[in-house]
Amino acid sequence: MAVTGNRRKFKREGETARRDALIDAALQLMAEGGAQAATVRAIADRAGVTPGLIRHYFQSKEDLTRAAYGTLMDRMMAANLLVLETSPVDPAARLAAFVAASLRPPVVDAEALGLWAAFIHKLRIDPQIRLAHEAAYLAYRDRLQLLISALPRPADEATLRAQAIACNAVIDGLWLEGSALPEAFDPGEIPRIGLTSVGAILNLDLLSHLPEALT
Amino acid sequence: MAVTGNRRKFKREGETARRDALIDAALQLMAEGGAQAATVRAIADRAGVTPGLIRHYFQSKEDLTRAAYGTLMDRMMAANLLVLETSPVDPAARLAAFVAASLRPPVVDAEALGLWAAFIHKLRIDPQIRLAHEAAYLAYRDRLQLLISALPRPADEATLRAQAIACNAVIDGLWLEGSALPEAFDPGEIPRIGLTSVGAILNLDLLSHLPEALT
DNA sequence: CCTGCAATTATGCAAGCGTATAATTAAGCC
DNA sequence: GGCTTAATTATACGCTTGCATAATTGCAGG
Repeated sequence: MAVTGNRRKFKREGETARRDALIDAALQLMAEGGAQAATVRAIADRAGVTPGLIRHYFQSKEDLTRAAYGTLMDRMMAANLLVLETSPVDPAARLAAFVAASLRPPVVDAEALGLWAAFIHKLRIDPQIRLAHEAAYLAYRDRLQLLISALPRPADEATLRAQAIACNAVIDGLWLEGSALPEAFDPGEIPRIGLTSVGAILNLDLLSHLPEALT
Repeated sequence: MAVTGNRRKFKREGETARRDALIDAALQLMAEGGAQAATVRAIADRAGVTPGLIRHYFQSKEDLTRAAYGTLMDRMMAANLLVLETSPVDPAARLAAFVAASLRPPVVDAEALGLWAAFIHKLRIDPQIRLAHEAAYLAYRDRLQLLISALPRPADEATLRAQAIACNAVIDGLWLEGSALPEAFDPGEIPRIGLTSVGAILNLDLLSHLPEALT
């Protein structure tokens, strides 16, 4: 009889559960410490399994990374849709709610920024990741453009495109700065400036359409 | 007599020359492949020396990284100053030139974005790097605010601050998107939208103040 | 209950990492 | 022109990395 008991106990989970857990762990680690922090051992540890299991569910670490990026994009898109579902019908108020939601936690968040940065240079290298990123960016911008075009006023296609790009840029820039240097801004300042700026670009008042007060 | 000749020939350079070469190499590699690509061996290789020399000029790799970040910030600030030196005296034209310069290569550039992303998560960890980043960001924004306050019109301090943050955000956002997805925009579109948006936020026409045409 | 199989763990390996230290050599000085 | 010394190279060590493979074990179907 061989000496036993040293081997660690485990429970068998479904494939999807394990894949999700591993992807979650990878995203968390990348958010906290960049791509270099997401080693196979660290990922397995956080997911509560041993490193070997990663290769059982993913062909390689790169494969897991790609899957993680896809999941991340899906979640962000779903979050955006959710905001629109629970927002008012008045076009200006809808737009205001959408912008404000993009400029508050959990969207504006140091770890979210870290996660985004961790993937940046993979965009240039991995065509698969690049395509996913491009699609997600354009989807967000198109949604913004749709909200803008719903405003009660005339607008040609070219102007609409330029305005959507501009509004998207303000939001992205504020997201970036608010996430990187939270203490450099007063509370509520980021969404307030965001609404003011988008309003200025579109030539309308958005602040008054927001249900909540922004001190 | 020992067997000789295998040892590689070298020239003695001054300390500053070698330090600069090593910092340059580190920045290049980080820009291309992220922080993980900037290994001591890769850095030494690109700088044309052997890895041991790094530890002769820097206490550790982290020390080199910090020095590299400092150099990067210095260069960016110098570049901004240079733009202002060679720009017109009319306040609106000066602002337009400043904005346009920030939205064109070599500022808008995939590698510049990669470099920036590579440092992002170090901001959260290394207080020294964080301070340098904060200082550089505020310096840029203050310069922008100074340009805005020079415009011929009344403005209180609070409005000025909000407008500077907003304009900075548009610029950052466009820089980000233009660098990450260059082919998603028409040539000249990024600076043009930047000038239009900053103009909208400040309620003035900047496009007409630009010497060059933006198709 | 037990048997078979897939899920999971354990172990090991080659390569690459940052760092320490010793051996060499270019170049200024008298 | 040899001497000195700092700049540079060479080598080695311990650790971590991703990956491969073998050994176990939880669990469902008869």
